[in-house]
Amino acid sequence: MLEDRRLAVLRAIVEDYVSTREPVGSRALVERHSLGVSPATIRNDMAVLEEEGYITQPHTSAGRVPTDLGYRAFVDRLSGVKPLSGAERRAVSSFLAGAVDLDDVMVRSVRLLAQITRQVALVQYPSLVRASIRHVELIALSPARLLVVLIADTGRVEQRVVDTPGDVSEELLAALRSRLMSACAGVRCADLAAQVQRLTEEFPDDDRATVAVVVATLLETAIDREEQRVVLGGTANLARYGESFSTSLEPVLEALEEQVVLLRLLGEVAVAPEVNVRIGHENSMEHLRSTSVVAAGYGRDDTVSAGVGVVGPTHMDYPATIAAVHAVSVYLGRNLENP
Amino acid sequence: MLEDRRLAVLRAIVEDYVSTREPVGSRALVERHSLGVSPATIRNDMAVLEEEGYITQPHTSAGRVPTDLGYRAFVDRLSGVKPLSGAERRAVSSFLAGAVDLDDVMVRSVRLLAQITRQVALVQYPSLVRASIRHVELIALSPARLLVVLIADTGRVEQRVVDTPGDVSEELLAALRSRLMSACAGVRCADLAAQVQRLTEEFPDDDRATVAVVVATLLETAIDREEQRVVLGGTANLARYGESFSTSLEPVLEALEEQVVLLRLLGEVAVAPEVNVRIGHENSMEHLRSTSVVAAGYGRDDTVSAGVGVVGPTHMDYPATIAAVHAVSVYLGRNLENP
DNA sequence: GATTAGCACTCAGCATTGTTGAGTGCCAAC
DNA sequence: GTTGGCACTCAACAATGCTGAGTGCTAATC
Repeated sequence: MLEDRRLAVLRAIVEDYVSTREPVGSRALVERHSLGVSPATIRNDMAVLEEEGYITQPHTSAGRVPTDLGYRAFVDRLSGVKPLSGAERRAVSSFLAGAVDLDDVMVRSVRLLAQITRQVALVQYPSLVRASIRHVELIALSPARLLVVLIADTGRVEQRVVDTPGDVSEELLAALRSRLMSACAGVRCADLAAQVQRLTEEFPDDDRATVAVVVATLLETAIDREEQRVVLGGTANLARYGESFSTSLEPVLEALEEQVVLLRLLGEVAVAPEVNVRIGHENSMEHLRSTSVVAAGYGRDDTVSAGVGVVGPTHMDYPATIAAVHAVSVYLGRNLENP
Repeated sequence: MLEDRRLAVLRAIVEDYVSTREPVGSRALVERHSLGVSPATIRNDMAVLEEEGYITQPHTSAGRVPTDLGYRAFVDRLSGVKPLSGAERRAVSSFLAGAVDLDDVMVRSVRLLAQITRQVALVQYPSLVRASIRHVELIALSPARLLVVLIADTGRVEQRVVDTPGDVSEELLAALRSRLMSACAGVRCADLAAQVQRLTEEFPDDDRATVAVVVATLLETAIDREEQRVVLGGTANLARYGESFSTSLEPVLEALEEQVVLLRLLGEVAVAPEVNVRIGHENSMEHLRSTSVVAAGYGRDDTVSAGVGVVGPTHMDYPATIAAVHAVSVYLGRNLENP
């Protein structure tokens, strides 16, 4: 019970600080929240909380500010979920109504998420690993050059040019095309290797080199490549919070510019369908140590084929952000089910 | 001659201000540049330059700062071209050595340009209008759903899903495919409409609706759509110059996030193969009134099929930036010639 | 007529100083 | 365990004065 009040105080501090961005003092606290005790009592609690590392004073005679640890406790044990507003719910439930293709879905999602959280949003293209192949096509660009097109049932289309060791005849092309189709259609990308590997042997010696190259390219395309993309939006929101990052926002912008970093980030944080939070120093990327990341995986059913999330200041409105990320990830997942 | 010196003074002011970003005074000017006259004389010249609107004082008793008009005069009449450094030249001449596809070329270009100018770089995907068609492919996704793939000789691949009014038989698909290929191969996208329009009539009545839809989609894909893309990079460089924008950088970031705005911007500034400069208020977009844009068109030979440029503070190093944009645009143009 | 030295003037920027008020920690009383 | 009271700290702000960079003007000089 005594413990309870102390946590209530922590919650109140986080909430006040997030909304005002000013260190919060004991008097202000009892005024804004009905805690039923005097400022002096609060001060005692604060002293303990500070001792335990949940809050800190920017300087003597200032109010308290939550530490990363404080936010962590808040997120884990203190915050409820803040339901989306009516307008937001409406926006979320209709944001992919008019989407014409996967690119469009990605762009719309990232905009929506950036808009409702007023932060930087990230959405990753769904991975092919868990997707199935809907179609494989070979197109002759020139006698010794083919375009391999792979269409997944997630709506993703991958293409890749391949130079063949020798010229490819019409017949070979047709044969290869039909064999590939029958071997691949409906197969999950992850299982592709097994299906396709021995295909080479079915062709006469002369053609094997060519077939091998094509198959190799196809596999390479189907396997997750580093080329997996992340779209981001709402960068302008960074400027609004600009000063509130302990460091300048240059390193943050830098990190956001690197696809590789973003992929790693989502790979670490968006591992499960549940929303996951990384606060400040908990982030492994040096440049994002002054930010928090709220992310979730999405995919059909309960699989995770990609991540979605937001990056913002540690003093963000976690309940609202978590709710928004959750909502968008759910809709993205559903979208994959009927592409 | 007297006029000459006044212009020399303007040039010196611009150069000093760009390198120091501090208002420059008469004494500093005679010290850093060998103008051969006394500060008092410079002051007289400055008074005239201010009268004419080329420079201004942030406050009484401060040095002078160039106005947008001053930069304009500098760019038009005073600056030579600053040749790239050895390292930069080497970087430019090899930046697309290992590029595997068009996406790769775009990303590499934008990074390179951002890196050598230390500013925000923009590169637009080459338009299809001036490109020729290398291949058209139709892929059946389901009985009444086709994927139309269009490959241009610029290396660009466009795809689009189309729902057909009725099921498409194997035969129809094959016929349509071969007709399309023979009608389109080698044709410029701009001339496509003429070539393809009457194709519908060559098919039996039953299939015409389907053919018409496919043809329409193909045309739509080939015609420049709003979907033309611009890639940008070096956003983090904005933070470095952050404070030097008269306004905050939030509106700038906002503008940069809008594909539509970027396309319009390049459409206005990158109209010719020559490098073109828009300084401060010369820009038509409200949000970019505090920035300068240096851009050029690129394309095979002397055509312009897309734009490339940088956005930065008005007090940028114009000669260097112009040289960089020029170099990159030339290489991008050459790249289109042998894709 | 253009250039220059000299001089009075202006004013941002900085340091100094004092004041205020928010907020704390501690202690004694409840 | 809670509370009122009190002394203490310190950022933030305002007022003040100083300095130096830089100007514009004028009268002398080339």
